[in-house]
Amino acid sequence: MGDKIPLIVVAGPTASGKTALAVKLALAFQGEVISADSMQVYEGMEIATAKPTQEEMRGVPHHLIGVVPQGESFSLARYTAMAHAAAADIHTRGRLPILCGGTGLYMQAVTENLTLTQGAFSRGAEGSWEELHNIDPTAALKIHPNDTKRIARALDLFRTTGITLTQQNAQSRMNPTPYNGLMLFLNAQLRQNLYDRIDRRVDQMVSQGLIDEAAAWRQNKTDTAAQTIGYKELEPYFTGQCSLEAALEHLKRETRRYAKRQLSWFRRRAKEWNERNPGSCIELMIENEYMTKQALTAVNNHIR
RNA sequence: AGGGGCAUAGCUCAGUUGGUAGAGCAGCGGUCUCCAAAACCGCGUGCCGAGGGUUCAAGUCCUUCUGCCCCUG
Repeated sequence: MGDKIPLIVVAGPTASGKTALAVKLALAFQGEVISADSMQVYEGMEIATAKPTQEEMRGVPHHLIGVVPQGESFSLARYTAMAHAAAADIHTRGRLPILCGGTGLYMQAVTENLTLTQGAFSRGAEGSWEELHNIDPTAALKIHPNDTKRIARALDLFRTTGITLTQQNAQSRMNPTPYNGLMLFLNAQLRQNLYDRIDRRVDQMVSQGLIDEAAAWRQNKTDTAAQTIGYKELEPYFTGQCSLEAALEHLKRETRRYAKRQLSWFRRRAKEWNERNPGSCIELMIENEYMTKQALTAVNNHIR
């Protein structure tokens, strides 16, 4: 595949076993893991974000975990810059970069090499759908009038840089991807099997000290951690509005819903990858006992 | 044991003077180009506890049964 950098992408919903698989692949092919997780990039929140432990990493170098102080403004642009740098570095040292995570947007921006407009943008932007429709009708028609977050972002982009979202999106695809990617999509044959894993994972987090971690966070709240699944769900428990059991049930439910959204994203990406380049995405079922073997074979064929 | 009440979606409940049911939550599907573990969109999934009766027509009225709940003993 020419001079492109081989890149293994391990994608899947929470609790699907991405971390373990990525480590096995790294050990087998002398790889290093680049985390593609919007919450693990931050410092702290070890238990809630299920950051891999030293033991789980088994000596495999992991990049982009805990590298940004909470409270510091982060962005997709910053993430992709760091990820590209990490991948290039790993490749230069003769090792195999493995992009592993659950944040679909981050993974897509990296693998498709989206070029994002640099520069600061205000966070508290506001504006109406009509206003956006006036300056960028194409973008407006693709954004639901209720989606205030995206409307504000599009307007802010125009106000601060003078270019519309539509122009920005077109420009973002100017540079072809430097990667020759193979995506391994972890999915479940039966949704319930994934949900069972999630339930177990949450219980495990609790025994690892999730409650204490959440309690500590309450002393020094950050916006970043406020949106992490794991802390906000325990708030009613801390304020005495519900039992711990009820709060944990809520936490499990929110985690399941999150996993569903992730699956929605990855299913679409998997389809796109295979339409563009047949065989570039392999769906692995977590129930399959030969899953790891399938992954090893696929990677071996890919980098050969 | 006697009196009263409630049984409708997975859960909590609505349902007008009788016209074969609807909300929230859950669930499912989807969108996604800069805090994304976020934000947003779409979909009702039902032998209305069981049987009998009245009626052109019963979730709605009558009756029996079953199961919960409350009151009095």
